[in-house]
Amino acid sequence: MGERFYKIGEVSELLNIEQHTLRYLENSLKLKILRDERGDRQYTESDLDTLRLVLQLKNRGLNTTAIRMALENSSEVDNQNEDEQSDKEETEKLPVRGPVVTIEFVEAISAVKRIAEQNETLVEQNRLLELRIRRLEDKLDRYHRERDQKLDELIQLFKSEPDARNKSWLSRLWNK
Amino acid sequence: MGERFYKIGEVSELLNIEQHTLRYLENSLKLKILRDERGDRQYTESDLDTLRLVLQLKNRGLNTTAIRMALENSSEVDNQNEDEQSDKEETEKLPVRGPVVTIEFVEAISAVKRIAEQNETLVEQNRLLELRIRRLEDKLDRYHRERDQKLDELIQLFKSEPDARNKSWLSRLWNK
DNA sequence: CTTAACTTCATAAATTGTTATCAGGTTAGT
DNA sequence: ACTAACCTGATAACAATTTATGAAGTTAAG
Repeated sequence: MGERFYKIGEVSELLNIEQHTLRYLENSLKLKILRDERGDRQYTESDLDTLRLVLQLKNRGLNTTAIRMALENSSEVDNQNEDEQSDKEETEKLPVRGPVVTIEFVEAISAVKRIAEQNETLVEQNRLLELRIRRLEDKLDRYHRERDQKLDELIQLFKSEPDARNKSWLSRLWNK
Repeated sequence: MGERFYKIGEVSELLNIEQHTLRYLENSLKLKILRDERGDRQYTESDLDTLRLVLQLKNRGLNTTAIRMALENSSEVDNQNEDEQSDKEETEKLPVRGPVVTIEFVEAISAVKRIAEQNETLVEQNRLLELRIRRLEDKLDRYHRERDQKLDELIQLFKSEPDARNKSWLSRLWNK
């Protein structure tokens, strides 16, 4: 309802993380943070929760890869448990341990689909390229023929001219 | 039944990992490897499988923390198939259930990823080829026009100015 | 027109993680 | 007694990840 958005500066203040770190996390964890029309990040409450979780996991020594896996597993739970941020320090409770592979799996499947599409495009593009090359070849041939023809013309013209002095340089012209 | 044990040297040979790396993995992944009365490590087949999986995951860029998490999900690989790993390659032994991380699975996924990368390369290469062809087309066009023009010029000159042609057109031809 | 608050991209610096070496020990088998 | 194969623990060397800084650009507000 009252969807409130936070700008990166605010988030940085609230959570005590540097802005560049927030951007880094966004990349490495592949979080998708909304943007406004100007391109500025808009963090939702949910994003804040996610970030808080991430920070905790980081403190426990998980790194991005691990955190990403953990996030995948806990995200679908979509905790209704509002801020139960009590002080109790659960020392050994990693959040949910589900099928880690699902991310990989899902990613793989969409990758396969993407590849299939790309491949179609590739085949088509290749066909077109092949065509253009063939045309180029033809064109080149034609040009050559035309040019030869013109040169012949020129030669004819020249031959009809008895003046022999020019022979030397002219022959040089079309010998190469 | 015939539980065979491998010593660290053998494992090192088999899997192509240095012994110190094996020990490192044991620590960082908190694997519990049996010991004999003397304290020497005794790797079981199952340990080998685990290690193979670990290696796969490592190759995919997961680090120990992440791998540890992944292992937790796949650890209860409760296959009661004690039978020998005979040579017969049963191709369609479908795992049937359970999101267990298998080596095959990981391999499949990384194959997909590899293909995806290759595909990207192909797309890029196509783009470059397209560019080169376009350049070639342009070049050919330009080249042809210029040459044609010169020849025409030459012919014209030859036809129209039989007297003055000696130097003027020639120099024009070469100097430009 | 300047400032504030963003953006990206690149790169430096600090921190962690991994692999490799070395030293010193134990045990079993020649 | 000597060697082979293992053990531990410390540390060096290198690789990867994470954090910090800087340059250059965009947009909105004063």
